[in-house]
Amino acid sequence: MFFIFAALINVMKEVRVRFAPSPTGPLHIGGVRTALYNYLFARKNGGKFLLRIEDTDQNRYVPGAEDYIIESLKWCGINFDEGVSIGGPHEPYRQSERKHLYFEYAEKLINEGKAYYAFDTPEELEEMRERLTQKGVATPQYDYLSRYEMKNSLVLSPEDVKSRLERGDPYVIRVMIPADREIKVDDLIRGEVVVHTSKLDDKVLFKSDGMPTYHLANIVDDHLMEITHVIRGEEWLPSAPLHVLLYEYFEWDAPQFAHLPLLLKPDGNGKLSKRDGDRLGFPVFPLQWSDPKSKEISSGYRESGYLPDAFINMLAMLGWNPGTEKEVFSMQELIDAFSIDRVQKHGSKFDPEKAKWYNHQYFSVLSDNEVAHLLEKQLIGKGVNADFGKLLEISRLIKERVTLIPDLWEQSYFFFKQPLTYDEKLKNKIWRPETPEVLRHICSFIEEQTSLQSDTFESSLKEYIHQSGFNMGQVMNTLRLALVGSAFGPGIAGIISVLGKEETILRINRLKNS
RNA sequence: GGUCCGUUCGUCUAACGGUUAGGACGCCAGGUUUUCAUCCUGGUAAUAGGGGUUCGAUUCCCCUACGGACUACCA
Repeated sequence: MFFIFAALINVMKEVRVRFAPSPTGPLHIGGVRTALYNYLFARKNGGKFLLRIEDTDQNRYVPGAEDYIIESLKWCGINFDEGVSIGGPHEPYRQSERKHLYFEYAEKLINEGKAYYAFDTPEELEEMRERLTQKGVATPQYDYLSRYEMKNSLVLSPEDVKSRLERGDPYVIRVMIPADREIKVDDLIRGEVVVHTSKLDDKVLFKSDGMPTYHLANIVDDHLMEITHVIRGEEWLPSAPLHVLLYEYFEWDAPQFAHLPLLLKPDGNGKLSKRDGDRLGFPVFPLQWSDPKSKEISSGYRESGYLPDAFINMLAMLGWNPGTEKEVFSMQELIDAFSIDRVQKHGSKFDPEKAKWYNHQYFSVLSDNEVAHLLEKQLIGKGVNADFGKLLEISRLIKERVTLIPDLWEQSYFFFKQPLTYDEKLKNKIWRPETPEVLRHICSFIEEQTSLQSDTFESSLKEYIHQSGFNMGQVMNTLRLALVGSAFGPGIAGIISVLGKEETILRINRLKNS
């Protein structure tokens, strides 16, 4: 009976998840994936997704990083319901602005004997580690063994502690980890993870600069913001037992945990880093980032010409799969299909080729109209004006030949510019003494046409070449040389149809006279 | 070093004890496109190793190996 009731409450409770990056630089695609899985989970369960900025480390703050994160999520179509920049019922969503509320929680723990003041200097901490290492201690750390040899409120007299605090001596607040207990972390992806407290250390909860550490801030905020599921990277798994213990210390219900596997570098081992992108030539960030200090520029998926939906689809499939053979998913389809228990346990090597494949897939299903708009934007960047109707025709001809947005220009520039040079290899291969004569005939044939509609025109052109006894390959390739300048591009009839009579004949004559 | 997590084709993965171990990317070959790309067809290729449990293990357990994360007054 109790269990049924408890389960019911659980079902009725609104799902609330958060993405909580720290603004220390651009968001890496692993971070985007974490945000995506949180988003999908929230939407799938009819819950809320919030964005919280964890900026408790003032030293690592990078200007522009927060805006970058917000813009990235926006580009990806990962919309949040509450958070920085849009507000919500639990404002503020930036931890630096919540600074005032953390101390009382740390103090409460001290009053209950679950935490303590520590006055050790960095040098003293270093000495302690040194000393323990000398003694052959396997894990030299501030813990249930070493804390009684340090300068903290557990060993100092109450008077001493009081006067140090009144004097304004720098101090931190450390959690007191029990000596001999097992902490169980129930993870949605990994099952039960058990850690003995003797392996944990008395982590700092509150820093001497008056800011909480991640460990304190994330527990307090997740509780206050009523977070039900903490979905985060695997790098947090080792500190999850501490977090579970803190929930227990505060007598709060702990959220469900799910620790996501990492994104690994395409070659070799280890987690994907910015360096891998530079080295292997693919973006590691959603948007281009220019470092405010070093001025160094890192490429982004958006600027490289990826479509956001394709990028998201690719990322979603790295470490999760629906259990079917379907691979192309819209965001809504991802939401419908998503479930946390189909998330992989192990890390995934990132595959830049697959990213391109996804983008190509998305291009081929885009409407002519959508492609034409993308092409139009490219042309504006090149200073080329063109009639939209013409762009539609061109889009239809080239969209299946395009992988990235810049390919639109690569595949279509010859529609807007006469070829200035001719591919020598192709020219040598097809040019014959009679070629100019043949071209003259082709020109007059084109001249006579009443319509250049590509479907009908193509067959009549071929018919004409065939009946005239010309070599089909030679004529077609020569036309290609005249119109495009080299051996690539869509079918000749389609090109002529877009170019029109006048321009086609102009280009043919230009080749003839070259 | 310690703690924790992990391990199916080169890569992403399916197979919740019984399959000729399936799909996708890549690669290779053929076809279509009288160009190039696309596209189509086919091919290549995997259960890390060793022990158990079981009539039967990719699947459950143990050990080994290998890989990864963490090990700050960073998140």
